[in-house]
Amino acid sequence: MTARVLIVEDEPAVRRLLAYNLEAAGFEVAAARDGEEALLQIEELPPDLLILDWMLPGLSGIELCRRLRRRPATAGLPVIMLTARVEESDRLRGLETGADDYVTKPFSPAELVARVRAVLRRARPAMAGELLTFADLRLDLLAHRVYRGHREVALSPTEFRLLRHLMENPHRVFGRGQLLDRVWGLDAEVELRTVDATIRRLRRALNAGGEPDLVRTVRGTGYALDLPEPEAAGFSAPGSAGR
Amino acid sequence: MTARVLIVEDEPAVRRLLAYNLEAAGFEVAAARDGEEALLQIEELPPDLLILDWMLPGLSGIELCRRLRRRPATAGLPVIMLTARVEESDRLRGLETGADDYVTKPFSPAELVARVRAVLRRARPAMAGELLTFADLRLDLLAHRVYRGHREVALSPTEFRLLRHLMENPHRVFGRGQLLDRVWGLDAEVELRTVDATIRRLRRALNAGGEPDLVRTVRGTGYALDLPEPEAAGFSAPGSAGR
DNA sequence: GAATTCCGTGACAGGATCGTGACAGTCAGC
DNA sequence: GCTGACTGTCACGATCCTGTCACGGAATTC
Repeated sequence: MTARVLIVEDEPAVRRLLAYNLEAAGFEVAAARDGEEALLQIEELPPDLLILDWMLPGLSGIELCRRLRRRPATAGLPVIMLTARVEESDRLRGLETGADDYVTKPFSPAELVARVRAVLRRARPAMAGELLTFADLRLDLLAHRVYRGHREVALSPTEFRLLRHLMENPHRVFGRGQLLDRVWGLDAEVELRTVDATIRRLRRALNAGGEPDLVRTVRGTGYALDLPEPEAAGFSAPGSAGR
Repeated sequence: MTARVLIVEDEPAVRRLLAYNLEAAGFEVAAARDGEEALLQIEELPPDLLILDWMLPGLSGIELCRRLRRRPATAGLPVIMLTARVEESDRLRGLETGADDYVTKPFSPAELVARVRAVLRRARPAMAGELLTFADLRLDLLAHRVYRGHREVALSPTEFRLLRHLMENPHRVFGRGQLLDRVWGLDAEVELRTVDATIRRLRRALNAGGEPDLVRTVRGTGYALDLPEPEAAGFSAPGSAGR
């Protein structure tokens, strides 16, 4: 289960930036333009975390936060405040109103995501779950779920362990024997080519939507999780191009 | 397996703050006041991660980072930069010099610890990354990839093993028999001239972009990986002739 | 300069390797 | 006990790899 983040921000540019980065990090994102809209969305489907702009038209961020804290249903909802100033006085006031953390604009996407994770980990340990990512692949260890882009991918236990191992060591090539040891276990008595079959099933599941294949076959050696080569034609000398 | 973190920071207050939080998070912490002291400590007992202040008396943080990157022993050492400014230009310059991440003061302890964990997790597998280089050739053993300059070169298994052997012993000439033993294996029953064919295929793949040939043929003896002789010298260059 | 040895080049056929689909045994849940 | 999912194995075919050969040019020796 991925965590739902609700962004409350009136500037479209900032809203898109936030949404883009949070989605890339594996969160489910919703957005609202002002406090009123936010309240409606929270009532309908409460998010797991709120990112709240300090200055909002109508109901201000700080006021919205205070209201949420008063209602039992939303009192525990984690809130990250977003402000343009670095002034310490604001910082303190923000934390007093019950924000869990504070990000100042301009912010780096990485920092923001790190803070979101940190806050979620504190508030909902189960939700922040260790998240492995590679390209548009996301693997949530705690929730035991895998996503390719926005599509959830259903994997069998063996496929899941195999993908997990590959995602924990991206780019690295593993021989069939190594994979048997590490994914199947040292005492597994299985044919080497069983790995091929499982790789195939994993590929089929991951690429079911027509996405590019992220599993690279290294002939004579093994498999690796890797970015596919962009098919470029016509530049280098022909003849060696194939392969 | 506790990771060792070396803090390089001249302000005692910040140093203590960092040390306190990292120790609380379970890391082994050492500290240095300036670049010189840091270099000494790194030489004595290399840490697993470096937290580096941007501004330092004497050797600046950015300069220290650059120096570390140049030495093979410390080239893979993860570095987190610490700066007072949020300016994007600094940020980019920091990442360009080879910092793995970037934290701006003032920072939250939780964020810092989260970043340290993240960088360590990312860097661990890469630290073992065996990388052979010769001239503009790079061979990544773990990823099982070969690059000539920026172009990736696709090699068959035998070509790959042959190139690997030559890159592990550059400048050295191997006879066909030696190569058969070491690349094909002691029990290979193959014609000597098979080596020629594979050398040829290797050359074609490596020079497909029109680059100079790095495989030197020593008539009557064998092959070696070597820099090509600069063309057209009036006198005979004696040095490399013998051997 | 001629004979000889050595190496580069292209082609080719057999073989190794991998993808693919199918199948049966096992196990858990109903 | 039945059903369905999961998994290990196998056979087949396509592709890629690789060892070998013949030829000709280049270097070396006499």
